[in-house]
Amino acid sequence: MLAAVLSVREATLHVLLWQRARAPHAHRWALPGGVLGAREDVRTSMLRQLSEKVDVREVAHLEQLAVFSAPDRRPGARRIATAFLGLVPSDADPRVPPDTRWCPVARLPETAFDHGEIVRGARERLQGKLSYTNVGFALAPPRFTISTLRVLYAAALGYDVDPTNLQRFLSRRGQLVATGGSAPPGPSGGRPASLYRFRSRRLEVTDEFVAFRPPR
Amino acid sequence: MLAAVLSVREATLHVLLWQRARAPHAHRWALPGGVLGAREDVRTSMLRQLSEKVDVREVAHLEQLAVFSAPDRRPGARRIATAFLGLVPSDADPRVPPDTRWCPVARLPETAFDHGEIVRGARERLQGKLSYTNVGFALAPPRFTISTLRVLYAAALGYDVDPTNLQRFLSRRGQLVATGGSAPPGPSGGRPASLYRFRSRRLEVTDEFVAFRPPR
DNA sequence: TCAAAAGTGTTCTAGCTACACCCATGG
DNA sequence: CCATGGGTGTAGCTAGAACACTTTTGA
Repeated sequence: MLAAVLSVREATLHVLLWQRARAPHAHRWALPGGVLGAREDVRTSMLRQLSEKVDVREVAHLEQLAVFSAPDRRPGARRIATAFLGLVPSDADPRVPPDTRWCPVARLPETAFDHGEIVRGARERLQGKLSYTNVGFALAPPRFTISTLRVLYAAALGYDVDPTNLQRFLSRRGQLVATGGSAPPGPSGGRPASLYRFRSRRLEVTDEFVAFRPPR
Repeated sequence: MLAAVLSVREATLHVLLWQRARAPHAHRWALPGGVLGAREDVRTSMLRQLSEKVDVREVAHLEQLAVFSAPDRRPGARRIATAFLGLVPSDADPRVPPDTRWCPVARLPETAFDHGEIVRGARERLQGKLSYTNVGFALAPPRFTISTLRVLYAAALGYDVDPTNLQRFLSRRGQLVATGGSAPPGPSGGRPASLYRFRSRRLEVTDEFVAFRPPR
C-alpha cells in the first residue's frame, strides 16, 4: 500500500515523500503507505494511511496504479505493494509531519526501494488522463482562471499549453462553467480574468474513443 | 491472482472460465487463478497458473487490471486478488481441462464471487486499448486479411467496424505490413484478400495524446 | 494613452467517416 | 459476363494548433 500523491506547487509537479529515519534505506525518501487492515479494502486503507500525513479531504482523486511485487523489491520480509495515484489541488496546503515534504517530480531526491519507479508511473498516468478525462479538476482549486489552469496543466504535462486551446478543449466537452465572478488583475494591470469551475469534480471520461467510434 | 483471458471465437468475444465443483459457489463459473508463490512476482505467477489451463505460449498479451480487495468479496478466509487481462489470438485453440470453457462475455453464465465484475473490467480495458494502442495483434493470428481483422475488432468492441477505415487507421500508424501473400476467395468467388501482419507483436501506444500535444 | 493580460475570431490542417467506384476471382 | 467480395479514391466534416485581433484593466 503506497500512494504517489501529486500536486502542482509553484508551477511544478510535486510528490509527497517522507525521509526514512531507520534502515533499510535510512535517509532515503519514500512514499507514504502502510499495511492493509483486516476489515478494509485497499482504497479505504490507503485513505486511512494518507490521513496520517495529509488531510484526506484534500485528496481530490485517488485511483489504483499497479501492484509492485518483485520478490527482491525491498530487503527483509517480503512485501507486495498496491500503488495508488493521489491528487491534491494546488490551493490545498495540508499540514504535513516534519519528516514529510513536497518534492519536485522532475528532480526526485534519492528514493527508497522502487518508489522512484512508482512516482514515474503515477506521473505518466496523470499525463495520459489529463488528455481524455476531466482529472484536471483534482489539480485545480474550486474556482480558477484559465491562466491558472494553464499553469497547472503545463506543470503536470511538462510542456507549455496554449490557454486559448485549453479553454476550448474543456468547453467543447462541457467541463468548464463560468461562475460569473472575476479575479482582479495583477499589479501591472490587464483585463480581469473570469473565474471558472469544473462542471463535475468526479472523474469522467470525456474522450472514450480515439478512433473506432460506433457507427451512427 | 485471477486472469480474465479473452479471445474472439466464432466472431464473439469469449472469456476462459472453469466451473467450480466444490463449495463455496459450487457449479458457478470462475476465472482461472491461484495464489502467489514466495519467489514470484505477480506476472510470473499468473503465467504459471495459466499454464495449468492453457498453453502459455498462446497468451499473446498479459497486463494488470486492478486489485479486488473488498473484505467480503468471497466467503471464508480473506483473499485479495490481483486481476489480469490476458489475450489469446483467435487462431490459437488451446487444449483446456474438461471443467474449463470459453464463455461469451456478453452472456456470462452465473459467475462466482466478484468474477463477473472483473470480466467486465477486462472487456472495458480491451475496448479502450484497441483504440489507442496496437493490442489488436494479440487478438489476431500472425497473418490475416482485413476482413478477418474487422471481425475481431467488431467482436471485441461490440459494434461494427468499417474495414476501409480500419485498414487506414492501422496503416497511418505504421502497424500494418503486407506480407505479399493472399488468401483464396470463398466458394462464391470474389477477389482474393491480401494477407497482412502487425509490424510489432508487443504492446505499443500509438496515440499518446488525445489532445494537448506538445508544441513543436 | 500605453502596457499588460484576458478573451475571441479565423485560418490551416490532420485525420476520421462515409460512400462511390474500380479490381480480381469463381461459376 | 455476372455475382461476390477486396481494395482505392475522394468528398465532407470535426476539431486541434497557431496566431492575429479585440477587450478591459492599471498606471
